[in-house]
Amino acid sequence: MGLATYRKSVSETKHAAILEAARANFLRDGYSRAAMAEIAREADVSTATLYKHFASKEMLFAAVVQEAYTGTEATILTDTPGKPARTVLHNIALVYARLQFDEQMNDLLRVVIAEVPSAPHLAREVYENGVLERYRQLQAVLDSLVARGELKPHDTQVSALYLAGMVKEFVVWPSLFTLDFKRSEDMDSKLEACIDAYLGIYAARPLQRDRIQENTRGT
Amino acid sequence: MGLATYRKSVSETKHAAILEAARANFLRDGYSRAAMAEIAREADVSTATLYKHFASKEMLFAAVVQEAYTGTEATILTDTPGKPARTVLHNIALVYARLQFDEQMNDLLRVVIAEVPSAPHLAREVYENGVLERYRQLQAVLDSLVARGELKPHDTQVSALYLAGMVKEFVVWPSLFTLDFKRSEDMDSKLEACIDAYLGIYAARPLQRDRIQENTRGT
Amino acid sequence: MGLATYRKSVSETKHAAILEAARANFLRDGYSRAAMAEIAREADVSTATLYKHFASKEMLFAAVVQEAYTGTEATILTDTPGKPARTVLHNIALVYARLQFDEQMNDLLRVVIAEVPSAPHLAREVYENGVLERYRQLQAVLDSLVARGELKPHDTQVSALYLAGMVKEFVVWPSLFTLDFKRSEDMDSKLEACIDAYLGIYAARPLQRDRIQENTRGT
Amino acid sequence: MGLATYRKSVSETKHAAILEAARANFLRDGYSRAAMAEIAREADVSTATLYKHFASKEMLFAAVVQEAYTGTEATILTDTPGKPARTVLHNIALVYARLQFDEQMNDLLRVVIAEVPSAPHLAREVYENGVLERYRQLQAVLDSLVARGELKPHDTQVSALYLAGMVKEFVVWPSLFTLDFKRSEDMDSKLEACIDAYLGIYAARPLQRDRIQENTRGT
DNA sequence: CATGAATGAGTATTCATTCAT
DNA sequence: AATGAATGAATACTCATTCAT
Repeated sequence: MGLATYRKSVSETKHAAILEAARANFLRDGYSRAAMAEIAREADVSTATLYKHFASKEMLFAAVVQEAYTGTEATILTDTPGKPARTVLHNIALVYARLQFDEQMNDLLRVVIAEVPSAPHLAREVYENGVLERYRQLQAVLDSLVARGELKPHDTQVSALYLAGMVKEFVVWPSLFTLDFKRSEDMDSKLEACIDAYLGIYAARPLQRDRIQENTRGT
Repeated sequence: MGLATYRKSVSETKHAAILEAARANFLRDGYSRAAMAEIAREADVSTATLYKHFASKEMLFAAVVQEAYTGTEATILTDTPGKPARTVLHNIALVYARLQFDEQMNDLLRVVIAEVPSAPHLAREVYENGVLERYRQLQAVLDSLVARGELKPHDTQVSALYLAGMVKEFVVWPSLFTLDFKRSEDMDSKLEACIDAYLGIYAARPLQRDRIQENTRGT
Repeated sequence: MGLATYRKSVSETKHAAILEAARANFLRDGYSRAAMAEIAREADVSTATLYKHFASKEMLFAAVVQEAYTGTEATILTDTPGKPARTVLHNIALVYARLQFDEQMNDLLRVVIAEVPSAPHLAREVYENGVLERYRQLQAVLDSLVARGELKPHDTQVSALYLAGMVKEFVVWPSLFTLDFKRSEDMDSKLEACIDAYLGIYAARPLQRDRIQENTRGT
Repeated sequence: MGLATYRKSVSETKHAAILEAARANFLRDGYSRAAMAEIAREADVSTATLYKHFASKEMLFAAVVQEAYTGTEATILTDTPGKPARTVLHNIALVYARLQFDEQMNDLLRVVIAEVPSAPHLAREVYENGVLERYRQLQAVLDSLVARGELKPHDTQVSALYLAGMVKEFVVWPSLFTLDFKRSEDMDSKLEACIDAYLGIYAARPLQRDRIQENTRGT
């Protein structure tokens, strides 16, 4: 038994190493240009071993994508009872930005989008379980804020999209077009401005005028 | 002379046929999977002729992208003096939607994004001359609306991004993840709702309450 | 008639231009890497015109080679009655060196040698009409020198080869291995030493001892 | 271990097979006309395997050339103490002739010379490590003969070139222009005549007159 | 007669995947 | 179970030569 468990742990270690190397390669070079031999080399296994763990390049890519969205399905964007809407939404935006930048979700998105013609099912899955899931979580937060009287009652499903759209404009969109696009210095203030704009429509109580003013002439 | 013009017209015909075939192939299969031989076959020319017209696959792709954005640089999104902000912005959204869907700009964007790792310069160019240009045009419209007293004075550079972000959420984003994503039936009403939300913040005169209500329970 | 002669002269001009461009290309790049299109471009004619003048690449190459050896078949290496053997042979060596270096015969030789596998007949022709012809001329000079009593009676056919072999060692051999091998500063003294060595065997009167000594510790 | 050694031996076998096929192809067709696919086919491996062993056509060619000159760098031309100069030099000439003809060095030289425009470094290497090395070995033999009193003291560096030049005239030069030039029947007597001519200048004791006479009327 | 656009056969090189040990 | 050598199909690109005008 000891031998069996040892083998199993070795196998799991290799499995993880392959996934990690694959992720790095796919994100860096894109699907087509990433090479199985190189992934095997970086994972320090033979190509045959790689194929023992993942039956094809396509399945390896799917596994990389799955892994990125696994554990992420768990609720990430949550309300913080007692805090004002502005604070809650700001925190959520920061969590989202961290996810996209630091966890390289933007790069992953790019590669998934790139493979839509050849792997439409995968893209659909990412969209359903990644993108839409995030919308649902945001909507739940907004519903909670409405319930707490922080926001006016309204169609939160739509307004979640509005907020998401505005935030993505700064957090996701430029990343898709620029390799290694970094979180800029004034990202925070931009996100705050987004949220203030959003609250301009949906806040139960009007924001102080000066808040809006102060964000009026940014870049 | 007759000979020269004849040749020129034949050459231009082939040039166009190649570009068209290339565009179709790149959009359908993505850059890597598109094959020069297949493009030549579809354009009904030999590979050698193809290479006489475009020196490399990369340059052919660049030409396809350029063509898509040439003539498009010309101002497309414009103010319509005398019309209310709501009408103007709605029209603009429709023009934008037509561009993205009917002119297959969404598919083009997807392929360009896919090639960011291998052709960052091209993506940058598209971003600068395509995406940002559209922003500038929108901002000009907003400035005009402000000047006409339709919108409150505000930072139109930022608010253009907000509006663009909200609209993209319906027009661009799902398209990136879905091959042949079609303009849905209720696209128009969704766009109207976006604009109303935008006007909820920046309109000089508050919208009638019922307008906002009527868009409150769409999907 | 005036038109006919005009046309003829134009045609001859183009013929010459093609030959010149071809020569430059073949010598610079070798046969395989030289491109017909490039040759046509450099000769300022169309490829079709080029093919009107020379039916194939191979025949163009043959023409280039022929031209190089035409007019050269005419006696170049000659005796100068009244001059001592040493002077005559030295002059001959200089003529030969000029031919090989300045007329780029070395480069031509290299290309011809390169094409022995694909154009053995051409190489044979060059060997017969170029190399051997030079031997015959040299032998004639040696015979003349024997007749004048400058050299001992001996088998000049063989001794011509000896002298040629020694001279080539400095004039031809390094050129074959080095692109743009230039005539070195001390080429003259080396050639003189060769001739003195030759005369050491075949001179009717022994050379002064000091002559041989002075060349004893060169490079 | 068994596996590793097995693989190694298989790999080395293929490596050798590829080298042999490559050598045959390059010598037969020249560098440009030789085709990697054909080499692979003759070596009974796939093109991919060929590329696993040699990263490019250029490197494969370099390897073929290297192999021809490896082991050859070891001293081949040596003095034989106690033997007269004539015998020693004659033996050396025979060794050299065998090398050039039977080991196909002449064909190799031709291909290397052909590639001077495109691979000057390789030609230079062959010249330095092949041609010049042979000169150095010959000079060492001559020095030894001088030391033994067989030859007059003189500049052996120069006289080595003279001897080499004379011998090449029979052994190398015609080979460059003729595919499959065979060692002729009377090669031996021609080489002997060369050496006698050489000894006519540098021998410590004059050769018997009749020796020179007997070689006077060859072709 | 001159043109230059068009061709098709050919070449080096790559890579996902398999298999003998 | 793990290896890494081997594969074969695919692909971008080139070039001598021809042909309609």
